[in-house]
Amino acid sequence: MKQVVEAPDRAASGAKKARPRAARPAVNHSVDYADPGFSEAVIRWQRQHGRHSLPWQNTHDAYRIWLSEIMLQQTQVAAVIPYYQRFLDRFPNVQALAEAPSEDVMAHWAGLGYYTRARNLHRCAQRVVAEHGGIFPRDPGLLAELPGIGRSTAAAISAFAYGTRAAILDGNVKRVFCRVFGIDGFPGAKPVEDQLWLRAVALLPEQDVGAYTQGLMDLGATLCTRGRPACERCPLAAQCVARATGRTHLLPTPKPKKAVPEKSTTMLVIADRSHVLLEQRPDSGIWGGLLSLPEIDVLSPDDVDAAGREERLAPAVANYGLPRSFDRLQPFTHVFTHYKLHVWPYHVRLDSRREFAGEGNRVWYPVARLADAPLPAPVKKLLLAIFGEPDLLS
DNA sequence: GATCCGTGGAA
DNA sequence: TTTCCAAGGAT
Repeated sequence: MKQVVEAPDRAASGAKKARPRAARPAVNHSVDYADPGFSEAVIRWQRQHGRHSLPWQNTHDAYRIWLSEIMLQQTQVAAVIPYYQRFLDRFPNVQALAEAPSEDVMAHWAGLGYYTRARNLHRCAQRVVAEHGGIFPRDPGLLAELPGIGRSTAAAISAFAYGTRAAILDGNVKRVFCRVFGIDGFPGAKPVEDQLWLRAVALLPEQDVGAYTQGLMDLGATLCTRGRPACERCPLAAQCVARATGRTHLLPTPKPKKAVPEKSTTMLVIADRSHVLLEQRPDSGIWGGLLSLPEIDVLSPDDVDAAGREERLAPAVANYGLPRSFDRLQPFTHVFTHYKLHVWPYHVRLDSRREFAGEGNRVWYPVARLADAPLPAPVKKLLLAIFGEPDLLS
């Protein structure tokens, strides 16, 4: 790929003396992504090996192309085909669709999902009839003003129906570009997507935009797939950065996982010198069936700071019929696969044990046997830190 | 910019 | 079984 490096002379006028050009580090102020070899390879491959018999191909009817593009948004080809056929049978042109009752439109969409697409489809048909004389505009900018048509869909309609030189950027294209050009970062992220759009525009061929656009989609759908890409058959393999660097399976960068939810709980270490009060946990749920420390509350960690926590703790401790004094132990965080648990342990020291009536799931457990007790790892660690080390007992 | 929208197939 | 994501767009 050709990269044209532009190095505008930004020598400061006045105070700063410009260093010689050759001595200045090279900085890319702009990059030209254009590469005729790329589009040629895609077009040639599409003509030989691409898809040519999909129901919405082999036509320049903008209505049919538009309908297919809307149905194909976030929806796989195989799922669309039967819907597309039935829809066309019932609504053969944009006028028929515009005049149809919305319940009828919705009924023919039912099962395809993303139902605002269907409502926008109907509204769009009515606007095309009312504002464009029943003819879909050629200009992608005008198309994109219609409901349900964004930048990529507008380009696809315009390219397929009218041969307009406009760039698409759908999931297929993102995947192909990220691999061929070795682009890191989640392609849905703004900076990455901006770069991808720049490339998409720069790589457009002068001619045969329809075949080129279809070729990109076909490459992504049939060769450059998410799972096992068929690089041996790919016309871009020779120039593919991901392939050359062995990163095909790592690109495109997956969507970052959303932050794991966080919870917090207050645990009570109620003990005398030889025993600690433990509770049997329910069989289901976290730490099911294990012994653990009694817990006061499970909250969002943002709900309370230490002071607020202790305000709620005091009456709870009194509820146990215990002295209202307690010591804050070192809080810690335990990480599960699906959430983080912030644990706030408090130590309630008793001179002597007392009974808790009617609570069969509670037990006074000998601290000497804690090492072998069926306790969650972080709880066992906490208790051993307290009772296993004389210093902490004081 | 993050979220939501739906269903089906693949890993 | 769960997770991811597929010809995106609207809010």
